[in-house]
Amino acid sequence: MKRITLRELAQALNMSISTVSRALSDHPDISESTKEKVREASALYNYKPNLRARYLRTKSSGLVALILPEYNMFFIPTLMQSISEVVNKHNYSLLVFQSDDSFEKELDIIDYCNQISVDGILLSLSNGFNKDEDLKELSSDNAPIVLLDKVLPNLKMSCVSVEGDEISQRAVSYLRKKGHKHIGGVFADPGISISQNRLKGFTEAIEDYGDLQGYVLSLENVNETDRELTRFLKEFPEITALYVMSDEIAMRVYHCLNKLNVKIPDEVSVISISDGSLPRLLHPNITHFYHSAAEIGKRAAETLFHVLKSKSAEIENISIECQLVELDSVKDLK
Amino acid sequence: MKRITLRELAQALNMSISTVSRALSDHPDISESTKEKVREASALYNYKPNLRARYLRTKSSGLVALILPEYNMFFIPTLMQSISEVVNKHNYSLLVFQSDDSFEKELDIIDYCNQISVDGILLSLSNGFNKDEDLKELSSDNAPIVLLDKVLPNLKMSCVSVEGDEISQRAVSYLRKKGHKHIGGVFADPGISISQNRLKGFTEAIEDYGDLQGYVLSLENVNETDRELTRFLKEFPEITALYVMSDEIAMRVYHCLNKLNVKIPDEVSVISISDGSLPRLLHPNITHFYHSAAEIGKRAAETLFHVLKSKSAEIENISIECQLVELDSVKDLK
DNA sequence: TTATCAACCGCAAACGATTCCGCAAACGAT
DNA sequence: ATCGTTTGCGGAATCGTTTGCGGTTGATAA
Repeated sequence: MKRITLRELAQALNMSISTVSRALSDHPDISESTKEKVREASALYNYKPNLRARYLRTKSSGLVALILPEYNMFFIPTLMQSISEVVNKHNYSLLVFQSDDSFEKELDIIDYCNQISVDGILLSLSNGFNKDEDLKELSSDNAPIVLLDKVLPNLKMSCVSVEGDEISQRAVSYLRKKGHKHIGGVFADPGISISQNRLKGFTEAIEDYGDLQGYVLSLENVNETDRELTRFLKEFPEITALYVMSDEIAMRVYHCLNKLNVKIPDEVSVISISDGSLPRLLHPNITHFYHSAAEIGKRAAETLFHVLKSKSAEIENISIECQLVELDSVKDLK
Repeated sequence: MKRITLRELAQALNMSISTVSRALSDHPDISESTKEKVREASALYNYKPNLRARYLRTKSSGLVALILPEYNMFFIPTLMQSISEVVNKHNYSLLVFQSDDSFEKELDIIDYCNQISVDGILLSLSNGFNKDEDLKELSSDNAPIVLLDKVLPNLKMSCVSVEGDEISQRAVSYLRKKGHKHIGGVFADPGISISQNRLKGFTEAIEDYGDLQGYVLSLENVNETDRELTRFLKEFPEITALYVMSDEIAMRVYHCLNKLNVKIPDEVSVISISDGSLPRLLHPNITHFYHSAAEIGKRAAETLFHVLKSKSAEIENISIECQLVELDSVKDLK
């Protein structure tokens, strides 16, 4: 059926455009009888307002952008799912962009977002990001930005992420309680702040306890996990437990251990950080610290809408807590 | 920096709005010297056209919507990645929506998309979908729709998907060549057309050969793979090979076999259909028919832009071919 | 009767761009 | 000198809404 405009609807009703407009938005100036007529005709002709035109008047585009470094399989789908729900609930639409982990591209995208006048931006920072000034400048006088997942807390923006270095400490503490003394930590690219944090927490925890021995494997490229981990385990055969900082790596660690025919958890225990799906898909199920991607997305989106609705420029810094989920990949040595 | 409008820019330049507009769009009516001045000022004041306003005149919103039943981890990220690239290359932006596999919601979303006047829609059909009429009606006089992945070819729309039942035949043929006589097929919800196709191809292939024995496991809910498959294998211990129709299921099949301590491929061989990442992440690496999610996304998006640019209403029906990738999960019994 | 005041509705100006016309100056040709 | 044509630019309508403001009714009070 052809879309009808407000003007045409008004003509059909023999009323003025403004009356029809007000009737549809339930304005008190309009009598109930008129409203009823308008509503009827509107339904009859299947009138739907042109939202783009409305946005031109009201200065609100109804668009929220999500900018991601990349689309990875473990985290992003759940994240998007939850963000999408919140965004649609508020009658906004979700735009997605990928920065390919390039800072330049990130700035371009943000600029473009402002050009198409999005109302708000959800941003997961690229690895290449460093110059805070640029971003701060961009945010002024433009669409508000909320950082999520990959954040830099010293920026003057709201951000939502999982808890930082404490989680590594909790992992080390847990493994120690289970009797593990020689613990390997497997981390992603040390260029990313999240790797840095978790690595830092790990080494600090090891040192604090005094009776532990820590070993660090930093993977510049996760695709080389197989080779690097094989070398690592050969070099340090005394390792009885691995602390793995992400699903992406955990998947590859399992692959490697299976290939090497190393029994989990009998020969090597594994503990990871995950949003919960992968640990139950691999055998044996991985004991992990559960952090909900859905929760991060939801909170970030809600924070953004809080800003959009209330116009409050108050900066929130939300940290999502992790929760230990004990499954089958850690052996009790005691 | 504050955003400036065309009017303000024109005032600053002491020219008319129309001149400035034309100069920026390189209209032949405008002299080179004027154009130069306008470009300079435009750069100086950082003028960016308001795309919403432009839309109202030109009727092109620069928005393309992608409607998905759900965000699954194996297929969607790659799909989105490729779609996103094509869309951005054309200077459009990508909106995403999820239909939660509900037909009602799907229609609502399509309607909403037309309301916010997207220029085109990429649609992966929900399972619940059946009434072709409704969709056909919707497509008339509105944004063009291209179906992808989950398609219904009899609809009067362009669609892009992986090849249908032939792939099951190729799989059966391959397993037979390797000496397997008792072959189990593991399929998802028979309500989905893609499951139906692959199941149909499978049973037909088995029958055609005559010397094979086929066994079918249809999973209403993939989360019950563990229980169902355990029962299945106990019931038919003669099965030497499993044909698995998706990554989602393959992952769970591996989990189950590992749990049952069944050796792959020595005791049971596995062949699957996949876009290639999972098979290399599980051990032993899964022999599979490679179908590129990226390819599907790319072709679908390109098809859509073909329609958008050329206004040709010609219907294309693109089928992506699969390619056998022999890895380590199928044993040669001969 | 007339002033007052709701209640109800329409006019017209935005929003920020594009684009159809028309108009003046310049120019070459007759 | 006159006429047509090109060149370069401005005026104003337009896209489909929202909304401030003013105007018309009819009822009520003075």
